Amino acid sequence: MILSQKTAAPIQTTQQTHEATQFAESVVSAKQAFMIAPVLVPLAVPKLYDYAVPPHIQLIEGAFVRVPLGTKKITGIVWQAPRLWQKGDMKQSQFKPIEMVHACPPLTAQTRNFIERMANYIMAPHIMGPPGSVLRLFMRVPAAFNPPPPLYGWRDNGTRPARMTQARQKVYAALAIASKDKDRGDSKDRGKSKDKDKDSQHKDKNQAHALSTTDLAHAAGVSANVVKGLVKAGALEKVTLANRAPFRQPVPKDRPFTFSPEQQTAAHVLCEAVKTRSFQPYLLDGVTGSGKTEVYFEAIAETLAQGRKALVLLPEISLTAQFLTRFEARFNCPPALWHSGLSASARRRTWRAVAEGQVSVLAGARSALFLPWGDELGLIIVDEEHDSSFKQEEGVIYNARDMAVLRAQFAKATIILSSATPTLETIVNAQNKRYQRLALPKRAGTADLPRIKLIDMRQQHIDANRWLALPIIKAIEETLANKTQSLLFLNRRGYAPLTLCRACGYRYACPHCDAWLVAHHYKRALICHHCGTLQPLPTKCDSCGAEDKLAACGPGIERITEEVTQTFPKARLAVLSSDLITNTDSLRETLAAIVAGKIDIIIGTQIIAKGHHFPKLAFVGVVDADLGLGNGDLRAGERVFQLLSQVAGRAGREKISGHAMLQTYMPEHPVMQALADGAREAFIEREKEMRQTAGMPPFGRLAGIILSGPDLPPLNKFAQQLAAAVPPHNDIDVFGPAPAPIARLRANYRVRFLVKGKKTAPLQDFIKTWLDLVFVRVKRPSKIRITIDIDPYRFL
DNA sequence: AGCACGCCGACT
DNA sequence: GTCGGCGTGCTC
Repeated sequence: MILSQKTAAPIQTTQQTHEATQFAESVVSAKQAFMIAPVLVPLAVPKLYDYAVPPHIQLIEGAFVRVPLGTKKITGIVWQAPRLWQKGDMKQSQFKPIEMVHACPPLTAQTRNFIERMANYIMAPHIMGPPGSVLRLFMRVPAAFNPPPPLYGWRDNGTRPARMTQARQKVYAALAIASKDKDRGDSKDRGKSKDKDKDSQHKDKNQAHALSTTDLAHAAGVSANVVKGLVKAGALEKVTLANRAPFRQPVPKDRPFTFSPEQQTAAHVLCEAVKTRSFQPYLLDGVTGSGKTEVYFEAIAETLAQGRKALVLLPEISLTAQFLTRFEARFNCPPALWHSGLSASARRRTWRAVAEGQVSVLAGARSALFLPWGDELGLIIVDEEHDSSFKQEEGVIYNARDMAVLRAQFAKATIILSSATPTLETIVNAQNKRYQRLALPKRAGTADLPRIKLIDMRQQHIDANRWLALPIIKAIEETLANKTQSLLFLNRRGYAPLTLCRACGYRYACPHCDAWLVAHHYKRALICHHCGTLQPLPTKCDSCGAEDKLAACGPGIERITEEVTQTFPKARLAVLSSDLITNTDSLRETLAAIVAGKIDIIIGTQIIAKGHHFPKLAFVGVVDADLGLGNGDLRAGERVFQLLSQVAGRAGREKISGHAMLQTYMPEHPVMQALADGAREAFIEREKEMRQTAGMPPFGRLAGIILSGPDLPPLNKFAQQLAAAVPPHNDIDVFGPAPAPIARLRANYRVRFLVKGKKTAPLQDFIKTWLDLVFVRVKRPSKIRITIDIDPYRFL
């Protein structure tokens, strides 16, 4: 809704300039109508704040405005239509004026509605108040409204540094090549593109070409420091470059291969859905290696043909070079990216480009959902839909997969949830026809799914401090003889999960959390995997002082590596664990070495489970398949099934047939049976029945109320007060208080309630009523925090 | 979320 | 006597 449409041109200075409209002295004369605008600031404040609208300024809803707040200035959003001041409002002098309107397209109604709905759903912040804390997710790029920083380049003006090195020579060589290319380019497409080389340094054809620090370092194959060193030595000339190149637009080209009939059908259905320009949810359910990615690329191509935008959400870890290569093979250039590793300037550029509608395809982690998309968002893909990293567990708690569905609803967009092991929620949604299911039951190409065999560890005799059973060792020997690869998977970082003193029984625990410290030999430290607390590896017991009595209990990935080195001294190993990977380059090199067959045995944690394609991998061994099954969590079985299916699915791509072995102490467990038999459907049906009987999600609803604070007695007291005030409800039960999954985390004790309701029960309203009731009578102790987790993912 | 205001302990 | 600890409450 646009305010005063007749009189005002909405402020949309997008392409124009970055000069914002300023209102230096914004005191409103008494004669003029006094307009006030409700503004939402991206903070967890309790309400909207009204600001005076300086005269002659027309604001439209959704505009980004700079406003004074307390002693600070902050950018917020005009959340409701500005209105005339009336009796009953605060005194006119109490309103602070809007300082300026940013030259940025406003947040569309669609996005604002999404923010409100999401805030209501997740009950942010905590219980009440406007959706400022959700808006904050959208405005995490503080520099977004600054003018783009000037881009400097360096050119060779003939001077040379006093000291010339090989690396420095490479820099000059790169500049020479760039200048030569440039000249050729200029003559070739002269007159073709007008906006291309407006910058002055290309006027003179013989002028040397300039490159930015990053580009130059990259072109020369040296580090940026070499370039900086030359600059410091005064041996390069500084020039201002024209604005950075705009985002490249993906253009579909011919698919380099043909689709299977199933792929063909799925792609066709998805493209037709995109054409409807309405909310269309799909489950793309295909086994590992079935070509799901290529199928949803077709939907992206159709979205582009429709002139709309596409967003691909991936678990951060899956945003690999392999994904980008495949994307480029289909669309000629990489998609825009959004992930935690982006530099501040890349973040700013991408945010602005999305806001201005210049990004047509973006791939990113869950936070990409909170980019300022306009109304052209036509397709959202949630790849690896089951992945737990879509669930944000801290701060503003939400499930990005569910919020993506919500957003697609507002955007009238097609949404594709893609997975080889979909969650039960999604499967049930497909069975209920809320989502349409598209199945890809076969692998693309010739490879079959790997056979999975269980190794009953109760029957195995393994030496103390050894963890690999004989069948796994045999299987590795075989792959070594066949010149194929093996992968050992253990989802546990470090050397050993527990260190204990054999003299006095002392166990090393985290001082801040309710957890053992994990021994890391590579980092030479005991580390808490929950809060990161780190202390040096002890040589004698901290409790009794005994020396040489400390025992490492249980295996971590480092310990398995040690065993493999001893067992297969000649094999070439690659160890992939998040704490051994220091930079993306070394990871890329390792992955390349694996693909090139320079590695015999891969040893890895969770990070190898997805996104990477190992064509020579023939065997997968899982060291501790039971890990995660013992804790009684609602979704434990489902999660273990998903993880191990993914891991086993790494084996036997392309021409090599693969097999996998799982070391387990409970081979009769339904999860293990389902994995061994490849009986996913039966397993799902069983899980479904159990959840249905228990009234658990997706057949019922859950919410967690977590209280946390530094001292236990006041926490318990407050929990009792909450418990006493639970209002009765026919369809809702409240359980607790009970210690939260990690009863002490980062020096805070945690207690939790579980709210369980029927599928149709109004959980949020109930919780609000309940907490309001409590706060009428007692004040919340200031040190105690209340967090509400709607649809909790893990708990016990 | 910041930030200022305000009320109790060890310092030049 | 003051500097500064962080508990409390407000931001149009």
